[in-house]
Amino acid sequence: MRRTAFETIEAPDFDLALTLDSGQAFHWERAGAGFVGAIGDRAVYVEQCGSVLKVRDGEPPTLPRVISRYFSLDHPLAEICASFPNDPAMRTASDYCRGLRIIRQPRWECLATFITSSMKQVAHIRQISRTLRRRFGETRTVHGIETHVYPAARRIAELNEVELRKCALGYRAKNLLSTARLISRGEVDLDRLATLPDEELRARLCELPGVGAKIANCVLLFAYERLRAFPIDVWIERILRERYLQRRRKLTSEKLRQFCNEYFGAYGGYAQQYLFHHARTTASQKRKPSSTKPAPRLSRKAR
DNA sequence: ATACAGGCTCGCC
DNA sequence: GGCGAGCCTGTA
Repeated sequence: MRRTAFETIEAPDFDLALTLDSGQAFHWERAGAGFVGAIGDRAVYVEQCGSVLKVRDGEPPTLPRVISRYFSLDHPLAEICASFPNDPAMRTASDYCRGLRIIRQPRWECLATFITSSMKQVAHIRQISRTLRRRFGETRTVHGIETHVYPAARRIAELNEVELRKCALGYRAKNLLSTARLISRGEVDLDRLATLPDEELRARLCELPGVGAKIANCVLLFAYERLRAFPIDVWIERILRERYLQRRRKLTSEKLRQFCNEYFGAYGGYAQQYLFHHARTTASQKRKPSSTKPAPRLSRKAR
């Protein structure tokens, strides 16, 4: 029986590969000319041909609306970019990231993934996500390729710390487990939190084990459509210090937060993602710059 | 080999 | 209420 044909979706101002490689989601795999991954429970194949996406669901019918919503094809990208502050760093990043969109991820999956991301490089975050999915997530097939959905909170909740540590989570295992159990028991309802305003939502997320300001802001941005949320990680902090706040001393995290909120404005999350992705990808090309020291946060224990 | 990652959390001052 | 150290593990 012949496989169903692709559906197509109009996707102007969109760069699929760039978006999937920008460190928002960590499970999409290249498959031929496209990518295979899961959107919630659905296995999906997506391929970009110019301004059109060819898509296919593992269990037809294919639902273009699910896909266009996931990739936020409705975001007014021109308006968003026009809202950015007009400075050299922002212009460079903005040109470099044309077509990069902030995607809408399922809440638990996003929260869990970022809990496992702390102090990790992208390659390793991907690996942890893959291991958790393969061991504990349901299997799906699309485009002749197997993929796995992210395990639900209640599935994680019934594991123990030892099993999770075997997935290379290290100290993050305890945090993921505790948070999964809170959610599984219904003590926290991620969907209900969606009605809260930004500040309150952030505060509630920060109550979860393993969630601080940075991870909470990632979840606000990638799972709650709060496009003003501005996660500050080591990359962004470096950029802010080097390009925006050179001569300021005594930069507390509170002052950084304030500056970002005011300076980058209503679409700060987009600005952050562009700055972040530009810095991260161009830094790995240079490979040498001896002046690019990892910033003054390196006190390690000597042995 | 060894430093260091897209942090959070404590204990100390 | 700011600052530093410890926590795990894979990658460069």
